[in-house]
Amino acid sequence: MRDRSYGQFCGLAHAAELLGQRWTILVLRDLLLAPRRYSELQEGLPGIPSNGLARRLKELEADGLIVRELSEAPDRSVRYRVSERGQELIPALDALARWGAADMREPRPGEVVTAASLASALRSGIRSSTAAADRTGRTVYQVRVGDAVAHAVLEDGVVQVGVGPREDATLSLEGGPAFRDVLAGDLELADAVDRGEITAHGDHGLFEAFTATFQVPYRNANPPVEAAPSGR
Amino acid sequence: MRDRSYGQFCGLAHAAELLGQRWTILVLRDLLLAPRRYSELQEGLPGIPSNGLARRLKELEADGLIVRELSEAPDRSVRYRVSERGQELIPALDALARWGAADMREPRPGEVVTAASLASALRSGIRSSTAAADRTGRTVYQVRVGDAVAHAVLEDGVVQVGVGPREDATLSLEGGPAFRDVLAGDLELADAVDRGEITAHGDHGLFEAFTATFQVPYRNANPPVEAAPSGR
DNA sequence: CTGGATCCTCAACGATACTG
DNA sequence: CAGTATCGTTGAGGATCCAG
Repeated sequence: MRDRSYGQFCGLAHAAELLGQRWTILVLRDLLLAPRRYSELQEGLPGIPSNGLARRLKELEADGLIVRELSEAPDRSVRYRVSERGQELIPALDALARWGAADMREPRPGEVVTAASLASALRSGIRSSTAAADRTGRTVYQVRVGDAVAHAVLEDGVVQVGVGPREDATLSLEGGPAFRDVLAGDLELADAVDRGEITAHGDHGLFEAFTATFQVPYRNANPPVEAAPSGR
Repeated sequence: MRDRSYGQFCGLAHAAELLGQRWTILVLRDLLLAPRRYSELQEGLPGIPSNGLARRLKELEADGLIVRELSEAPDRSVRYRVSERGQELIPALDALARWGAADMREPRPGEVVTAASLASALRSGIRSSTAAADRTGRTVYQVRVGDAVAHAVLEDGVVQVGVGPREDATLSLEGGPAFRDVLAGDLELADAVDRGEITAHGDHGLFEAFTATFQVPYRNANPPVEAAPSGR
């Protein structure tokens, strides 16, 4: 667009100016889960044009949402990581992810699951209150869908979500789209395992704890705030 | 784009597909505050091309986020309103609005404030807990910035935000960009009134209650959720 | 091999004019 | 009032090429 500004002094308009370009939100999603190199981003965002990624990264850096850093002498590789300002996006992106997940059922033809999409789904579904009430020990979940692996570590009521595997997983789950139904609360994890749609290794006694900690309800996931849709 | 899909089975990607087009979020912002006619939307979104608005409305209707309804026989006018699914966006858009507001200071040249941007700012700043603890009476705030007027009604701890004036305002405020500083907590409402930057009519005893109910903190407005930015 | 830059094409956006 | 029609501009998509 000639001028990406909306000409309004409005927080939402400003957010839309910064995040509204194609691929921007997914680049940030991946970077919010781990610092990434250019080629790692390309790998995690199948279909992104090479120059498109370069453009987005430059814009995001200019807007102060990410930082481009050169590694120390040994490899001299380039890494992108989110700035503090970028970190503050997490609650908003999680709210968007919950909303977007509400009308997903089956993957459409050709749709893939990436490590970042999986981890993002987990993080957006965290129920802090439930996690805080959880037992005081340490629990490590690992979730795998195809090649995509993500994990979550619960310790002292705090949940840390990340991409990639964890060798020390307390409960390791592997499955397909049935995960969506489990996260949505439409399917009991134990039932999914019984039906063979999800394979579990480790402490099967954590099935209920997993479901209690991660939930992306199918509808009305978000705390309601009242507006006046019929006002004037 | 050739195909607006991102090819990922991911709630955030799906949300980005639905909301990522230009003007889409602002159209929804306005419709989430009140049903609107085509010409009212044009008026509230200065600069939107006529055909662009028409395109967005058709897409939003096809995606099930808004409903196009013809009024009864008398006038035969067309009104757009958000669907239930669209309503569920409120928490996510409010979170985005808070994030976006965090690095706004002065309006950039040419930027305007509309009734919807004002009301949206108020709604995104609602502190439900504070509002719930408020007195049991009924309070009506009216806020005006230039031609833009919005209001909020507190009753039984529930806040309803809307566009347009309220004749029954308990406290009526009028001012300029100083409102941003008050909402951000950088400026006491009483001080702003003392300096003449904001004019108040009605019950001046509500100054503290207003600030306690509406806050869009400058930084770290959102409840922190932990991610693993350095994980792997 | 990583980290891009360049080029070309086409669909989305934008401005304006016009119509049922 | 509620849009269409037309047309020019620009950014996105995709392939290829280049430098360290």
